Amino acid sequence: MLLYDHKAIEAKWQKHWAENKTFKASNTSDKPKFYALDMFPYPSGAGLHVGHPLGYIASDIVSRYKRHAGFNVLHPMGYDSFGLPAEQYAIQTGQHPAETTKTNIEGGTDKSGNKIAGYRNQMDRIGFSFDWDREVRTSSPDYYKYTQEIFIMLFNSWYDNDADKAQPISLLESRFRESGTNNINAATEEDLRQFTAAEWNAFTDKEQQEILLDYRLTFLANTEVNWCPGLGTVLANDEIVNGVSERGGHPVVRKKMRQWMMRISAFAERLLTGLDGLDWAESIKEIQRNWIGKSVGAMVSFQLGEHKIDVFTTRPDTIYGVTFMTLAPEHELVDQITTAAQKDAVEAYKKATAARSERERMADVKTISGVFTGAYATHPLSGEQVPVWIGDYVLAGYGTGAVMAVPCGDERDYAFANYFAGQEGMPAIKNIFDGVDISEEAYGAKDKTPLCNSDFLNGMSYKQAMYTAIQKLEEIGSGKGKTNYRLRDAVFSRQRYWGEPFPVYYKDGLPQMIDNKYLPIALPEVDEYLPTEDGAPPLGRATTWSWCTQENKVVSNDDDRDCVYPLELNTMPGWAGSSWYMFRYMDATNENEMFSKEAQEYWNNVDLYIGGSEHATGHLLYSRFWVKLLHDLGKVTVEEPFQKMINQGMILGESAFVNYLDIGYKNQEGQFKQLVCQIIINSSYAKTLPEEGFITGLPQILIDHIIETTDSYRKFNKVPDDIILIFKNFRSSHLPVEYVNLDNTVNLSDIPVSERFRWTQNAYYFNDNTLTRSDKIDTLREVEKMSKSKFNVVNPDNICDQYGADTLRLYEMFLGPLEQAKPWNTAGITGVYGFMKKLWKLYHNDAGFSVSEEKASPDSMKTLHKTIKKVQDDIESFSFNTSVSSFMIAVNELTQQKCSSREVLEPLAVLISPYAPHIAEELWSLLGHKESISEAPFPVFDEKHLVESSKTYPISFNGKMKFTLDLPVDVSKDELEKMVLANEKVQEQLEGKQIRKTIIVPGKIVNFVVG
RNA sequence: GCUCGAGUGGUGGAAUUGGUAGACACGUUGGACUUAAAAUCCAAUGGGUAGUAAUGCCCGUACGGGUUCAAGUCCCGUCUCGAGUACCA
Repeated sequence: MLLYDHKAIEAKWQKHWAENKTFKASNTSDKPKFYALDMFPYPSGAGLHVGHPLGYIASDIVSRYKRHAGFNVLHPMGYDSFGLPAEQYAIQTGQHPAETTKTNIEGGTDKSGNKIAGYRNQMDRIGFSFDWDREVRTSSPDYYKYTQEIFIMLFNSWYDNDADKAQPISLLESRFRESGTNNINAATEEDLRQFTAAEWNAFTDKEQQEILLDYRLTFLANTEVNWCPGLGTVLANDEIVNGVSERGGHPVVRKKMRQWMMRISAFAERLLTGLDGLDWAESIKEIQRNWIGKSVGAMVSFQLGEHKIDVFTTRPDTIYGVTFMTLAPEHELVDQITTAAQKDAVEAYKKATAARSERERMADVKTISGVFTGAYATHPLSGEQVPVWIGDYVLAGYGTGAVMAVPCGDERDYAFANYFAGQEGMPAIKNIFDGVDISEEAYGAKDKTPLCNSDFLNGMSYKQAMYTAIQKLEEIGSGKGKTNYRLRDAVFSRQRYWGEPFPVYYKDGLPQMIDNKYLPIALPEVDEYLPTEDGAPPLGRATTWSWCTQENKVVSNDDDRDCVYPLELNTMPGWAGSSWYMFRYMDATNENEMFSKEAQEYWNNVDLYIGGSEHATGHLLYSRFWVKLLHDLGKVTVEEPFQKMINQGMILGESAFVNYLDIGYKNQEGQFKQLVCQIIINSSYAKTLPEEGFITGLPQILIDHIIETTDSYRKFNKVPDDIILIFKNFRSSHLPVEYVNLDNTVNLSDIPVSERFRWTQNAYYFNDNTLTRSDKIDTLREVEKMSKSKFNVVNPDNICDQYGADTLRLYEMFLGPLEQAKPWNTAGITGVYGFMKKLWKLYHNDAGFSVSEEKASPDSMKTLHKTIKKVQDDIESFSFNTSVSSFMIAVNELTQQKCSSREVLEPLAVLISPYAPHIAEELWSLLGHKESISEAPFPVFDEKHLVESSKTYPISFNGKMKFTLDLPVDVSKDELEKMVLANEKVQEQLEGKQIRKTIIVPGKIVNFVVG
């Protein structure tokens, strides 16, 4: 093979690797282990684009490098295959999500006849060294069986704050039997019922179960959700606009629903401190820290008649500055404390607040609103009467939903006090900061200002006062030190079909776990993937969805035996399966348990995790939570799943926006018949147009107005009925970039007819004959996230066809630093392809493969060894982009040196093998090796080849480099100085000037300070 | 608003602890080969300026200051962009 034939080489070695299971990892080895993991993908029908493999290529380079370096490497891949898109597709087409998921992974044809390449096929073409024998799919019953098992483990655990770990619920039961709630310090809601051992033992079984439910790490709770009766489902906050559903405009109500919850809050402190030991980007750690939101302060009780209002404050030292109190409008005491005189005002305010969604309330931060309840609480220390207000700046969901307002120390309290100044129930602001004029400096960092007007706290500093105030409050039983976390317990129920079913049935309304040995509880068949008419989740449609406790299997709902109970209708959320998959890979085919103890102890945890930073508060937090649970229960030996993590940046696509289109149609013969309208797609461009448009008399339609349906389009009524256009959104107008010229125009004649209207994929047009009259379309270019809906994706398959996988791999790395977002520009790929050809040529002469057995020149050895050093350092610091540069430099230099020596070319093949494995394997085999290159030892760097007798010194004057001089390395500083001063050029520069100082840094620089 | 990150040629980006700014590519220009194109190879390429030229000088890492013999790199201030977060008491 004379010329570099990437297609033949890559096909050959991909086949070889698959047939020989070259990358199969063993769970026993004398070698040290290395576990490199990628965040597994959701297999969408759109397939991979060039942005997806970026992280996989990086982890593959590290994996292959580690194999060369003598490690036993685990590098697995799988699919996070439960999820919404498959379900929505199922709702539209009736096709089972399991089928579409399988097609999306393995390839095939979808229901509309589109060819799906399949994630697996696409990945195989890039030459990853995955051990496919360990593949996992979260939607496979063999896998979710164990996700269900972990759910049961959570149900059967409680959090013991004293031991600071999760414990079996049986331990709690025995402690209840022995001493009731005495000495139980569990992570639960506040103010749970207390009881003695005698009382516990007298409770009925049902009562005991209900109590235990409050302690379990997964529990049922009534939480407020956004319920949309029109759609029969719960909506997330971002699916609601102006109080109605985004889709369809149905009203949304806030409703309390019984949902499964995860007590992640119990692990808040460990999730926070655990971050310190992780080798993650500081920004991700910071996001998690903010999310967990630890604040240290105190709980303080204010007495109000027979009621008690608890508040959380981070500044108990400012307690004498309390001027009023504010409760969230939803606070449970509001109705009970409001005076008759204020009742109407309070009711009206509550109503007004309830009508606003959480989102609106958050968006509207500036408007101050609130109402006085008429009630006064008693200050626990001063005994003064403190007016109680309600206001929506206080959130029901944080702390206790009530605050003690200290206007002189808090911006919001100050604004509130100022706004209602002079009204009934709003006294003058109390100032407790010595020497601070409230009217001039309302709030700010007063940590260091000594306190005044504060009784026993007077004169004290911040820290001292904090401590003293808490002590005093504890003494009189009106408060205690308390740490609060922003981290909320996670809702774990989804009213969806395509997710893990819960291994739960209900007996007398109480949840019962199904024994592990009967798992998996497989997803039932349903006639439609929609909620039922009465609002139950899709599983409510299943007719065989009851549990028989005698046969221990799922039976028909018609079975009316006493031993048959209804099964849970919700499914688990997307993050369930991804929270523990890293352990399943260790022992992926184990049919008896989720993974063996030996496998986990061997692989421990992930040494290198690569994925996007968008999972900072989701997946990465939840999986840390589950791993801590598994650790507490003795299931795994580690506390953290991912020791080191690198977040790859997004690859951005270049979109071309069309400014306008002339729409007409053709007759049967395909000839242009009539121009019917002009669609202005770019609204800012539209502004530059003359009012009458390009062609007088033609209707113009701004595409910004065309949304969703034909009907709404027709309302614009400027298009004849036989042309139907549906533009889902603005993005539909994007042109494929490769057809757009640099001058931002598209020459329609350049585009093959079949491709010509690819960019109107969401537009359906009459008789297949929508056309543009213009020969050129004006376009605008922008760089943005690569996505199918934006029509700016670049498919890696096409790159592999044209340039090969090795070129794709190198080019993706060459684009820039891994962690940085960068635009994809296909133009630059020719440089890397050219390099591949040069590399190939280095091992060939005109006759074919040619490598000499002669010794290499010192220059070539120097080139080789500086490359070894550079590549090794780069891989270890994840600077893959500069490695590619150094390969280019090496090949350029070796070509120049006409090096054909095996002594250099053999190690060079190994060096490049992690990056471009196919060509490396081919060269390796041409070099006469029978074994795969994958475990060939990495070349050892030897300094001696780099040692030189002279160094080119930059000679500078007053810090400015003027010229360079070659000077010997092994001479003293003084000698060096003499040699430099003896030089003519130096003397020339120094003429008429005086040397004030000479700086010589051996090996670096010579600098003269002259004047 | 707060937190974090980033601003370097026409473009993507190099510059390990302060020590020759612009490596390596893309693009552009000129040239060789060719009937021509593609491919390949060679040369030039931060801006300005003087000179026929060799060569020289000046300015240059968002902006304004500072530390230093020496600053893309360190410090202070400003601006712009990006990400996260948002009444968290």
